Amino acid sequence: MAAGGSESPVRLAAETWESLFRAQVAVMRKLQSGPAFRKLALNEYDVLFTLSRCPSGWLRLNELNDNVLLSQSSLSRLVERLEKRGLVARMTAPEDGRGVLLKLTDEGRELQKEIGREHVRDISALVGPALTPAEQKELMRLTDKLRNSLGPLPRKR
Amino acid sequence: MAAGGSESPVRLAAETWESLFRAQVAVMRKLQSGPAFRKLALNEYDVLFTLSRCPSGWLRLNELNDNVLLSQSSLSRLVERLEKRGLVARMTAPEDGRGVLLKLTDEGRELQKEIGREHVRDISALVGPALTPAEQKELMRLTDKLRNSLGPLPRKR
DNA sequence: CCAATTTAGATGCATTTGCATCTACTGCCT
DNA sequence: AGGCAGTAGATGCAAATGCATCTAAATTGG
Repeated sequence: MAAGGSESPVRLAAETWESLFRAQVAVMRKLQSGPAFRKLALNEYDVLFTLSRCPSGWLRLNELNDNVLLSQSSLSRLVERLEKRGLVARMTAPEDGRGVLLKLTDEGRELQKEIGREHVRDISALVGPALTPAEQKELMRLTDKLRNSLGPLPRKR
Repeated sequence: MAAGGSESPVRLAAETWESLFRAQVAVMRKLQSGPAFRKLALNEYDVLFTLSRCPSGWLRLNELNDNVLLSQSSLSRLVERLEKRGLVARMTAPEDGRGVLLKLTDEGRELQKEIGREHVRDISALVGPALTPAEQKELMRLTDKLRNSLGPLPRKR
């Protein structure tokens, strides 16, 4: 993604991002080759996962969009598909007639848990042998810090 | 992508991956909102970038596919588009009649450099303020280590 | 040396994605 | 209240993607 040496701050940042990005691609490649992605694409699972983590159970389409690397329209249609498959339910937001609230159906929650278990297994089989627990904690700390420093995400138009 | 606590090795790995993945999504979101992606999509730029880094200048389609999160057929068509736009040139591999070798055209190299400069600026503006140089180096070390520990990538069918 | 298997890429076709636009609702400002 | 700008999602349509399959070239085994 960036350039070649390793001296200036600009270069360092670019190489850091490049490395992060490539690692993400490599891990994702491995994950996608497993059977867990047979039933649900990444983004679809990601929506179920995010909903499963939501305390109130209901989440605005809007906020969902912040988590996912998808345009607003694509997310709209993705959710439409999930609804058609009976995995999520929707409801117009009570305080805002424009908004849509989503939650998992029982079936959706079940599927999320099932796939989630597979993913956790796969991930741990990939990351576990690669980095010590201390290294994993440090990596998590750094990526959390990076994400938190970015501030609010730009809404995709 | 994973679960919630923070004790078992399996959980730690899952949470680490989740954090890495979310950071990647967040940074990518920011990058994509910039003007640099107006001319070329991520995967398209990535191909030009990878070619620009290739010592011999020529690269097998095959090997390109390892770098990119795309199916073989999608990459095939992506390259076709790049060729049509005059950004890359192709040639049948001299030692293997099935293979295809690619290289940047002058125009392709020019465009890669131009977009590359923008990206490096954008990235440095995002990552630079978020992490100290030492943290960036450590992050790079960890993501490199992770990627190198994964072994050869599974070919996408 | 030839048939059978494997590998690299290309292609048909259905699905997914994104951009631009449209509609409906909110909130503000006078 | 009434109009006006801004926001949340939906939709038409073209482009990109993935899966299955196909072709051609290389490799293997007899």
